[in-house]
Amino acid sequence: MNASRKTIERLSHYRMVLSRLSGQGVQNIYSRELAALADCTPAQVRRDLMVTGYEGNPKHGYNISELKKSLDVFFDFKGNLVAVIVGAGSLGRALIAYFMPKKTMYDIVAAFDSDMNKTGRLINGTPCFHINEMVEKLHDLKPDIALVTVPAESAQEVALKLVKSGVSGILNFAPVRLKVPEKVYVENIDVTMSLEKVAFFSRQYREEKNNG
Amino acid sequence: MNASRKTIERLSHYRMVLSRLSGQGVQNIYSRELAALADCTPAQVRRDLMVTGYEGNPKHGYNISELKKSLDVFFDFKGNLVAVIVGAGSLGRALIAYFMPKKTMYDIVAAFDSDMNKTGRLINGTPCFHINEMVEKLHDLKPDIALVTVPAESAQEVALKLVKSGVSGILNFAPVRLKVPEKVYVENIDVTMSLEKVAFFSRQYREEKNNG
DNA sequence: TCTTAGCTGTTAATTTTTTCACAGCGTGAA
DNA sequence: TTCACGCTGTGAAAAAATTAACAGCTAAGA
Ligand SMILES: NC(=O)c1ccc[n+]([C@@H]2O[C@H](COP(=O)([O-])OP(=O)(O)OC[C@H]3O[C@@H](n4cnc5c(N)ncnc54)[C@H](O)[C@@H]3O)[C@@H](O)[C@H]2O)c1
Ligand SMILES: NC(=O)c1ccc[n+]([C@@H]2O[C@H](COP(=O)([O-])OP(=O)(O)OC[C@H]3O[C@@H](n4cnc5c(N)ncnc54)[C@H](O)[C@@H]3O)[C@@H](O)[C@H]2O)c1
Repeated sequence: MNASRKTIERLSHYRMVLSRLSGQGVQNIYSRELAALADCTPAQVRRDLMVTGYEGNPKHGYNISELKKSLDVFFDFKGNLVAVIVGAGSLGRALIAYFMPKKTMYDIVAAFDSDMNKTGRLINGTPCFHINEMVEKLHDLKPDIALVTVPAESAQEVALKLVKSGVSGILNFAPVRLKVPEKVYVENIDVTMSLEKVAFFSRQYREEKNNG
Repeated sequence: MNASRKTIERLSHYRMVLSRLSGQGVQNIYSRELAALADCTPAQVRRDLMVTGYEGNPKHGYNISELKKSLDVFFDFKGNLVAVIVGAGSLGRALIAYFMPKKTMYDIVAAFDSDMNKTGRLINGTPCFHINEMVEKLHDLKPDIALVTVPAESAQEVALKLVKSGVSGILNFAPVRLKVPEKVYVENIDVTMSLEKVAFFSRQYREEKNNG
């Protein structure tokens, strides 16, 4: 199964789009329609969907609920996925709040922080423990993945502890690249970097427009 | 100037790494050291830096403060960049708080929301106005870029208003792909998508490890 | 001064990703 | 039944990104 990261990103987005359409009662969709919604090309949609094994119908395109089911299987979406979050600061709390009502997919079962004011209580319904208890708690919780929302200078040590406790996937919001053993997957979300990209390309576009 | 998106991402990250090192008193760095910190290859570092025009020294590598200065010029970093944010929910407020102290680069000068409880006051020191006032305010503020943190179903209409008011760069956190005219740059940060990617690849890694 | 080790800048090769292009199919109309 | 339309699935081509390779340089030491 050789699906590239880009393909996985798009498949995930197709799934979100399909959920939305499904809720609206739409039943079928053509690759070009899905491409328009996902901001890519029809060929790309068809090629991406190849890896899921689901095949559409030349007359009606893809059956939305079937395709969604097939994507669920592909993402091995059986109910929910156990996650924890480290760092209950402003971003951490926003994420807890965001994923809390979505009982369907991702369950953030615990938060960890080093600040005594944040620990020993519920944060948006999720229990927050002290970082020193983390190794022990993770032993019981056995989370699949962890979200890291601590300051940059603490992210590496936190990642190390997580990996030692058996976590094999990390979504890291701190603007550092974590050093982890092979076979641990780290995905970075670096807001400042993205902002800088917007600044750079929007300026370039503006200049192109002005100069011709 | 043909710098790809990937290159711009990495350059932005190099800049952050260099700032950190600079603060620690490090003066020079080799491509392989920078590569280790930025999690890429030495060849990639050298190639990326080509577009900035800055040249290193074969004996001492790159002078950190000179290189940083050169990256600042490349990103056209003169003081700061004017930004606004639409949607003062939990994510929006976290972002305002995050960028507020960083007076150096990005200035979020105003927030907009449709919820009367959030408007007409300061949020983390940033004035929050009602969405209906946005077009008028943007006329005065003339922001370069906008952050969009409204629910998915409102993001498209918000984007349209922003573009009409002259915004040419958008950092969008809502899980929809915005339809904007050519020459408006949109960058998406889709947390759910990233989480799904982590879930997928970490599982794949685990399985590879178990099966041999 | 000359030599040398080890770096950079850059071209060329390779790999990855995207796009093209079209055979083949299912459907509905004649 | 036969035909034609317009879609999908996919091999092949093209484009983009990464990696390798190495000439050339720089400073330190003999
Ligand atoms: N807030 C944002 O919008 C935003 C945006 C982009 C990036 N980030 C990044 O996300 C991370 C968190 O940002 P934030 O704004 O939430 O910061 P914050 O200071 O509000 O929260 C950080 C939290 O981590 C806790 N912490 C610190 N060291 C810890 C440790 N060793 N173990 C456990 N917990 C520890 C702190 O007690 C605090 O609660 C930072 O790396 C930041 O760069 C945040
Ligand atoms: N909170 C998170 O951690 C998180 C994570 C991933 C993605 N997101 C995305 O970010 C967006 C915001 O998330 P949130 O958790 O902050 O939601 P939220 O409900 O807390 O905040 C949304 C805010 O937007 C305002 N709003 C709604 N419609 C508006 C309109 N038409 N014009 C102006 N303001 C309007 C609301 O009043 C509210 O204050 C959503 O699209 C969400 O999917 C959030």
